[in-house]
This record gives sequence, C-alpha cells and structure tokens, in this order.
Amino acid sequence: MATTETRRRADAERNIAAILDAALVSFTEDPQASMAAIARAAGVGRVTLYAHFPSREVLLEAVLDRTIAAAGAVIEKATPGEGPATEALRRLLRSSWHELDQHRKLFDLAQRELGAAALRQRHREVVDHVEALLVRGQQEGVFRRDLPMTWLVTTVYSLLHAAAEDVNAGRLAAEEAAGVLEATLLPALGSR
Amino acid sequence: MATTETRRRADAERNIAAILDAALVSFTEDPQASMAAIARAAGVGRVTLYAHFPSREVLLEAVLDRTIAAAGAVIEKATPGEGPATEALRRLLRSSWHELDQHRKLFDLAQRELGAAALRQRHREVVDHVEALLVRGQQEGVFRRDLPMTWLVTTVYSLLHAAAEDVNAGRLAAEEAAGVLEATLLPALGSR
DNA sequence: AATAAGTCGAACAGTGGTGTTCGAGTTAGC
DNA sequence: GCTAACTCGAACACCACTGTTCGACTTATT
Repeated sequence: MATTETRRRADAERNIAAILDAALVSFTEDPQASMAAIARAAGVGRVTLYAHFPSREVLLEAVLDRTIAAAGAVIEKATPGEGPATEALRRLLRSSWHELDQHRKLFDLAQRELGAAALRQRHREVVDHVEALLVRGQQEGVFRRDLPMTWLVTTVYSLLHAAAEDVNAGRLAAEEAAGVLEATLLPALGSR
Repeated sequence: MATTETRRRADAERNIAAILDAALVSFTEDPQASMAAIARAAGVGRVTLYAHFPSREVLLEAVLDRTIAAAGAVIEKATPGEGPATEALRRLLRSSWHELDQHRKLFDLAQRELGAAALRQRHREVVDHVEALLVRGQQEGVFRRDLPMTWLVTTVYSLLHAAAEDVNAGRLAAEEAAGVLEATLLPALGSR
C-alpha cells in the first residue's frame, strides 16, 4: 500500500491526500459534485486535479478504494469476531457507523456511475464482515433465522445510513446515534 | 382536483397523464433523467412536453404533488386510525409500501433540486399519517417510548425504502416484502 | 367541413460540465 | 543554487442538457 509507484515529490503527495479528502466529502455531500468544486474544496487548481486523476471516474474509484480500505480497517479494529455476537455488534456500531455510512453513500454513487458489476467485488470486502458477524450471532442463537440473510444485512446498513442522515440533518445528536442504533437494531435482529 | 382550469382537448389530457406517468418512473429510476428521456418514455415529442410543463422544475413539482396525493389516498384507504395500532401498521405496510417508497425517492430528489424549505409542508401531509399511527401505538402501550419520535418515523421509512430497493435489485421477492417489513419493524418499534 | 387546439422535428442560443494544452511561475530535493 | 517536479490560470474544443422559435402537419370538437 505504501509502495511509491513513481517517486513523487512531497507537495504532490500532500495535494493528492487533500484531493482525496475533499472528494470524499464532496461526493458524499452531493453525488453530482463537479471536478471544479472538488478542486476548490481541496484548495488546488483544476489542472492539478487532472494531473493526478485523469478523469472523474478514476478519481471516484480512488476515493472508493481508499474508503473501503479505511472501513475495513475500522471494522477489524472493532474485532467483530470476538466475544458474544451482540457485544461485537455494539462495538461495531459505536466505532464504525460513520465510516460505514460513507462507504454506503459512495457505493450508491459508484453503482450508478461505474455500473453494478464493477463494484460487487470491492463491496463484498466490507459487507462480508457484517454478514459474518450476523451469521455468528445466528449460530449463537441470539440473532433470528426466520428472514433472509441478505435482508438482515440490508437492515443494518439501511438503519445505519438513516441514523447518519438524521445526524446530518440535525434531527439526531451525533453522540446519541450509536445508542439509538443499538436500541433499534438489537430487537429487530434478535431471535424471539 | 378535477377542475379543468382551461378547457383542454382530450389528446392533451391523455399526453399530460402519459408524461406524468413516465416522469414518475424516470425520476425514481434515475434522479438525473433528462427531459428528452422523459419525453421519449412518454411517447411524446420534446416540444409537447415543454408545452405542458414549461420547465423541469415545474414538471418535478407536478409529479411530486400527484404522488403525494396518491400516497395520501392509499394511506387513508388503509384506515390507519382504526383498530389496534399494530394491526393498522400491518395494513399500512401491506397496502402502501410501494407508494411510500416512490414518495420517499421523489422527496429526496425534490429536496436536492427544489430546496428543503419548499418541501417540508407537502412532505408533512404524508409523514403525519405515519407519525399519528406511531403516537397512537405509544398511547396503547404497544410501541416504545424510549426513542425520539422522529427516529421511529425515520426507521419506518428507511426500512420501507430498503425493502423496495431489495425488491428492485431482485434480492427480495415482491410478495415477501410486506411480510419481511412486518417481521422487522414490529420488534424494532415494539415496547419491551 | 371548418376551425381551433394540439403535436412535432429541426434548428437555435445559452449554460455548465469535462478534459486538454500552453506557458509562466513555484517549490522540493540533492 | 540548480534542476526537475510540480502548480496553476487562461483559453480551448467538445458535449449534453435546457428552453425557445418556427412552420408544417394532425386531430378533436362543434
């Protein structure tokens, strides 16, 4: 990951990072954000942006890969494979709801702009973590088995996203988000 | 509602209906659908479209109003004020998940393109029905009171939308949608 | 069968986005 | 302090979309 393909100068490296940061924010705030707007948000000229990312598509892919990697890292940090499944889910929600929401928004965007097929593989990397946790919970007998697994995953992601939207719209305090999610998801997923 | 503002010819009336139908589908399928695409989908010339709806914005508003009216009618048909609240919610889900999802998608789009303020009023008309039902359920003691009301409404809408997406993506059979929603929402909203 | 209402293709101007080129100016690195 | 790497504004061509006008044609209505 840290392999410097072609030796880059420090200021270039800095700008690339700034662009990716700005692009993530811009894309999640407004899926139609223009290259000019992203360059402005990154504090960089439009030409510089194109120098590093030759097209909007390439930029989107780069942001996507970076976000997936970040989401994966944050998930693994929450050790979803350890301890009781309900506890693991709690840890996951507390640490990762924000990252997972960014991942979801970007995924929606990329699905429209890059096509569904190209995305499935990368998407799996993150979703599988959640799915594995849910399966483990089923085996422990604490999560329900009467609904399709895909639906349970959808439920988690969907409410996560809803909470993030509510926080964004000022309808929910950021500190409450994880608690509210817990209180809603556990009964929704729980057996009996 | 049936007041013919300026006497229109029958073929015009027919085209307007076709345009609104096509626009609803187009907008919910792809928020960026162009006027040309909508005209094509309606089987109508682009000029005719502009003759009836002088701008994209006006068209979007018309579709929105029509969908809100339809959603309101479908909701009222499910008599959400009668019988036990859980039963009423079941009826609502069975009859309206599809209409409510269309309403939600259009609302998202309109919020971006027309601004949040202009929409709040119209949005209320539909959301209030759901909220009233949830409040009634709280008074009956069957729905939880430990979370903000706005969040409960968000939860209903969010899962509704998620189910519609899953149906759309082929991950969930349309006939199962209402049942799955019931099985997920009732435990999520229930007291205890 | 006359007339008013409606349809529609072609062609136009205007706007805003993408991606490129050029050339002059900065800045990091040795 | 030299040089190669990098930045960046201005200007360009290109394209897709919006909204308009014109004039010829078709259709509903009486």
